[in-house]
Amino acid sequence: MTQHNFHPEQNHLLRALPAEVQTRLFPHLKLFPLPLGKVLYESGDTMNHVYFPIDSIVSLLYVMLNGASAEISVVGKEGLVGVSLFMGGESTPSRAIVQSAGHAWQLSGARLKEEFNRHGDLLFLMLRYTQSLITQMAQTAVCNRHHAIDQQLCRWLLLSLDRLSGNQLTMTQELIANMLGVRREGVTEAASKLQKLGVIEYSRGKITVLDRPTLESLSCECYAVVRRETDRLLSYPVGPVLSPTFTA
Amino acid sequence: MTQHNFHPEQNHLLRALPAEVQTRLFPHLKLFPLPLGKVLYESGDTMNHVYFPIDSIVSLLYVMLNGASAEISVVGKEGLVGVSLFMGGESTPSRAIVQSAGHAWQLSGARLKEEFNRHGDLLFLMLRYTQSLITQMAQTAVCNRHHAIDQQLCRWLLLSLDRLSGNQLTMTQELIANMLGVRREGVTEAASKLQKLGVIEYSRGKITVLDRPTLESLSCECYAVVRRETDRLLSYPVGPVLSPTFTA
DNA sequence: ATATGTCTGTGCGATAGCGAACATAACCAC
DNA sequence: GTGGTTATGTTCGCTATCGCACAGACATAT
Repeated sequence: MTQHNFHPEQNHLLRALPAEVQTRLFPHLKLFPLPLGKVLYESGDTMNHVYFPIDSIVSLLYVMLNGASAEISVVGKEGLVGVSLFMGGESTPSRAIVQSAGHAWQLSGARLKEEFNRHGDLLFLMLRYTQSLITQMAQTAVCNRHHAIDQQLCRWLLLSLDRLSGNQLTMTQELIANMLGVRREGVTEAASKLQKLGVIEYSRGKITVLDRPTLESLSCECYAVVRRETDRLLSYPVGPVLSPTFTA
Repeated sequence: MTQHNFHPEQNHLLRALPAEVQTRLFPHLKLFPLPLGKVLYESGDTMNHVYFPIDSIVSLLYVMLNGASAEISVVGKEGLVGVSLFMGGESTPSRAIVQSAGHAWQLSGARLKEEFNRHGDLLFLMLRYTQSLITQMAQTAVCNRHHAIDQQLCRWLLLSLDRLSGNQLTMTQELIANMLGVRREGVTEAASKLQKLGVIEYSRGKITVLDRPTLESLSCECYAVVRRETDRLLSYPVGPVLSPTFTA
């Protein structure tokens, strides 16, 4: 539990960077604790830092005027929070809120941009990651339109599990409902079905996945699409994304 | 109706580029007719070109395994089709389909990337535009979850109108239903309400907006959010997006 | 051990949207 | 014109989800 257990490379993006970039960047990273419910940025806030989660999950959550909410995408150890910093907008109309407590590496926007101006691997890697985020958002839109709560819960559990290690989540049904943008009772019903099937087990904010294969089979196709696309986009460690055409 | 009426600067992104970049890029643009229903790329296709619409609208449409569909975002004269080409993924799990016939300027991926490798204004402009697309997708996800068909139809009409000129759309209710991911009958009902209110007028695939202010007031907040954010992100003509921090 | 708050389960009636089947109405080709 | 096709309108029963209200179960502090 001491900070000595943490290392930048526990975040997949940081790990994927070539040694040269790591050497420049890592000294500027600050370990940052993320307690449950902490808001990393609010809708419209000008961002000053990006965060690379390690053992935490951060939700990008959209909150409507009437208070209703829906999750746009999830970020864990595979990604970073704050893409609009380098996309150029500096802010975005959603909230980044810690959904599963843990830690992240914090990097100042200025450092990030400095490295960006070298126009190298970091830029390309970030863009690719952003595309995987885009896929997640698109899929969320479709899923919200067409799939039943039961299926969406499965998708959500799987996405969250992938972003942590282990098979346990600390998460009340109320919170899940906020993320999915549905009633708490809807989640209760769906979860209790899964428990009866022996797929999950839960009690007072702790959810354990017992049978992941079945969970996958009960999920809508959305999980698989996001998973496959994320793997595709982020598997090649780094490599200048734009170059293939030029080597021809 | 001759091609002589078209000019690259009718597309807002192309217009926003500094003269120097325009000079390099414009000679490589090819005018490309976009008939209704034309598919610019299919889910998973490797893209070879990007398209800058002028007087057409292209929908990014997600089609599920069972054939149901939902629109992820809309692209018109303010944007371009094919962001995954420069985001690094080269493909994306959605279809780009022409929703309103017209024309676009076509540019080869290789040319685009060549200009990208100069790491200048084009890159930053494209990233900003991509962020506005992200906003649109996120908002679509929320809207799909929380808003009634009536409101969504208003949002959709407004978004589409903004991407064309004039107050008329050529679009059957069946097609709109595909975009919104709802039943055709649902659109019929919503549209007939609007017609009774004198907000729109339609007949066999032609829709005319008579009272835009009322249409805006009947729409959910989603239209305004997307509109505002798009304006914000793309109003600054070009300017190196990342630089402010460095000039300090 | 008791009290208090949090989490989960359940049971209503209400409703928006679905799926299917069918009716009308406009346009087009010949 | 006539007949065929495409677009729109209407109805009806069905289901998932909602909104609300409340009950039990568990956890923790005092």
